Amino acid sequence: MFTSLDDLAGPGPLPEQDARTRVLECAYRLFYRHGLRATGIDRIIAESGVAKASFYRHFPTKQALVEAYLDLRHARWMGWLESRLAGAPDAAAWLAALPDALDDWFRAPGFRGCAFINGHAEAGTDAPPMTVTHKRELAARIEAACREADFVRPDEVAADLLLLIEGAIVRAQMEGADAARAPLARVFARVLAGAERAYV
Amino acid sequence: MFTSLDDLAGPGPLPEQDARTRVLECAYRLFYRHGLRATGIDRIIAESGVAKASFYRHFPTKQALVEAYLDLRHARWMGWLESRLAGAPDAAAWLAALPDALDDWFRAPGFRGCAFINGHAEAGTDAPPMTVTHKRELAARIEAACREADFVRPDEVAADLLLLIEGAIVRAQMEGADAARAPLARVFARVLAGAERAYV
DNA sequence: TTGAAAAGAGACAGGTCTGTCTACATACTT
DNA sequence: AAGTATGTAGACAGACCTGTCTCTTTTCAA
Repeated sequence: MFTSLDDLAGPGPLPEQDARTRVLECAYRLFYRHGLRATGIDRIIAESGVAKASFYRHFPTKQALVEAYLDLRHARWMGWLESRLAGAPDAAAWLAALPDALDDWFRAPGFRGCAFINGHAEAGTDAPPMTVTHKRELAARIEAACREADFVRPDEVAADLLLLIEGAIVRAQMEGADAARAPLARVFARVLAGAERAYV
Repeated sequence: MFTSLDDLAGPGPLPEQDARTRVLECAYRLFYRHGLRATGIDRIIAESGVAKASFYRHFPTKQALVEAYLDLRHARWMGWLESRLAGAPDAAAWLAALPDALDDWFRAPGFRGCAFINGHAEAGTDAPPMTVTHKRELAARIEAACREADFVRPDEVAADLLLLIEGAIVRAQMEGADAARAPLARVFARVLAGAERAYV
């Protein structure tokens, strides 16, 4: 599955894979690194070593490729998060380990923020729905952990934590991982400590 | 000065002003609404009713116009913040009023996130320095308030609050003002309440 | 072995992008 | 009155953009 930060960055030299995979992996790398608009179809075709007709056979429009990229990114990112936190003994530990996991991500080579925040910022109201869906699924995952940890108001705690995560991503993107680490850890711990738990 | 959210949105129908002003106001509106790359020079020229030669007389490149736009946005945004919070009796009240002020901004018509976050997300490493500078000046302003409020570690509190603000902006941009309001208010208050104060 | 699907190579169209250029009009200043 | 600033109007270049098309080759399964 998609478990390492290398997977998040995508494969390096592409072996002999079918045209669709090569295009998608190339788009995955270029879209994240340079942005959606800044990355032209011609460049993806050139760097993936695929014929133009082959490209348009698999992706009828650039928009379709962008959506496939976001879908893949979502699957890999959520997969990475789950595997990164798989060692947590319970939901409370899972939540408490989130800041360190995010810090790993922020320090990964090529980190350039959240693909969904960036995509939404770039495309605005025309942004693909996945930009929002990704955040909702992350919120749902965190809320499930909060519920499992017997928080009285898991939705509120999850909303608070998601706000912290978004802020940390932006801070890390603009000022580096060091600028995000300590504030995220401090406030995250404070929110978790202040969350009421039902001792059933 | 630039004190209202209308100023943040820019003027409406442009009166008889010089070409440079018309271009800059038009770019201000289009760059924020549609993004930097999505807004072409030709469109700015057409909508500002200016000759192409006049445009290039005042702004030698598009990059120069982008930088002028970010400078203006920075001045207006900081001006709006100061005037919005001018009624606060002291630094502690100034800080406590921040979430409500931001909520006003999130609910303003045409709100589409932070121009500097969006610009940085779009341009990446080639982003104009002002995208980062704006955040540093905001952090410095908040830190000054924290110091004036006699917080023991004003830099840490300011970093925590800035992270919350960034997160709230992103949440409001992607899910609307309602998604950001309660979490921002809750965690903001918690951070302020937990900040040690030196009672000198 | 034959036929279909997939892939490669690349020309082409029509549009948009930034930026330059010419030609002319207006206004202000010295 | 002459010269300089600024303005309008619009053609033009050269690059890049998405997407279509034709023709050939490879692959693979019935």
